[in-house]
Amino acid sequence: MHSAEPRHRDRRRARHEATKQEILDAAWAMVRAGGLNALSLRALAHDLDMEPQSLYTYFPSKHAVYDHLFAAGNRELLDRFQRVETSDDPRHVLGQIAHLFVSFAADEPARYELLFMRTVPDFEPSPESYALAVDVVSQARSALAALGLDDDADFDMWTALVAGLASQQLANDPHGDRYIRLIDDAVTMFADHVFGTRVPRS
Amino acid sequence: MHSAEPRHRDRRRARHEATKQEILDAAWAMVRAGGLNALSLRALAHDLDMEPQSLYTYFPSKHAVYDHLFAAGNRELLDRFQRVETSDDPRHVLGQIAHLFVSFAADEPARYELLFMRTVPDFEPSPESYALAVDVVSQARSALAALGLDDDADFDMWTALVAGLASQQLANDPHGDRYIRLIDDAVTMFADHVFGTRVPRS
DNA sequence: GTCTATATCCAGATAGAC
DNA sequence: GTCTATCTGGATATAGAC
Repeated sequence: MHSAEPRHRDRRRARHEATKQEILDAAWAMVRAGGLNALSLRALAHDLDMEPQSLYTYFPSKHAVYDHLFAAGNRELLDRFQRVETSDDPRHVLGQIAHLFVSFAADEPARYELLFMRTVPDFEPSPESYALAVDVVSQARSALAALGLDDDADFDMWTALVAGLASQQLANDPHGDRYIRLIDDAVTMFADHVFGTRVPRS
Repeated sequence: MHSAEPRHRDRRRARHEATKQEILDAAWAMVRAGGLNALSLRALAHDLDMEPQSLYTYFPSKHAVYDHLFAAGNRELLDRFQRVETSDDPRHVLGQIAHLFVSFAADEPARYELLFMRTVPDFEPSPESYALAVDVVSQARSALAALGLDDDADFDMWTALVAGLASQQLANDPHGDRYIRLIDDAVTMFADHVFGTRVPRS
């Protein structure tokens, strides 16, 4: 497809993409350090030893930067989803999913905020990026369906439970594991509820 | 206590407090309309037909305004907590608490954001306001303890579940009741888990 | 592709006259 | 208690030289 292009074009393109990635890396570092709303093109340029205006060669707007972060976050999450091991024990699968999700949130709170809360004023993902977010939900939905949970209410309950653990972990114990430790118990609670009790407590 | 004060001082003080309240009302309206981070002193002054600088007669800083909103939100929540009816049925009490909490969130998302998420950069509540927030948690904790749930892990699981329903409601269906409808089922799930199953499903 | 220069607008906050 | 005037600094974005 690009074979007709002169070689120096390819090189320039590669350089362009490399710089773009450097900018995105610096952007991740910035939101990691100061929260999602701490992203500023001025500061970003300063970190990269360039003038703020030069960033516009790579991204047409600040929202475009957010959009790339949003897309990358969703791709990472999709990737982790595909590494879930299949198992005959539904509880084992649920446990993996919950762990993966809460870890994803705890690893990088800003990323979780970007993907699942609406905390950046006026930011709307582009259609392409949004499609990735839809994919994530589809993956989760079919993972539960594979366990026999194809009811919408069950799915919503599951996401609420897992999102609750994640958001409480971020809000109340960002550097600890207070809510992460509850995951297995939460899975038991949910599984008992939707599949029927196995081992009643007390 | 103030009986030695001249009457016009009282009147001036009352006028001062009234204006302060007008400012806070306008601030609520602003965050309600545009989100928590949409609060701006300039815009606030404009809405009240005054110059931005005049606001400093009433509040020493923007964070001080946030602090008053934070305190008022917690007072409102405490107030609702005290209206929970006692009952012999723990599930009934849990249901009331969950409803009250998720409704509190759904009624004014910005208020929920201010109280329970950390979305205003650099904002820390004052000690007096923070004490109110601590009161809220205490109230919730003792409400559960009164039902026999005095385990920290049970409390954390409960708050995660309720916070999850609230945050999903705000994020995915802000004007509907998709997650509010799950509350009773969530209470059943939780109660079955901590008290032992009553009526197993399937 | 990067720069200088600039446009435009916004923010929170302070000093001091009235 | 409210105003005018001002400070200081931030932001995103565009035009055009090199």
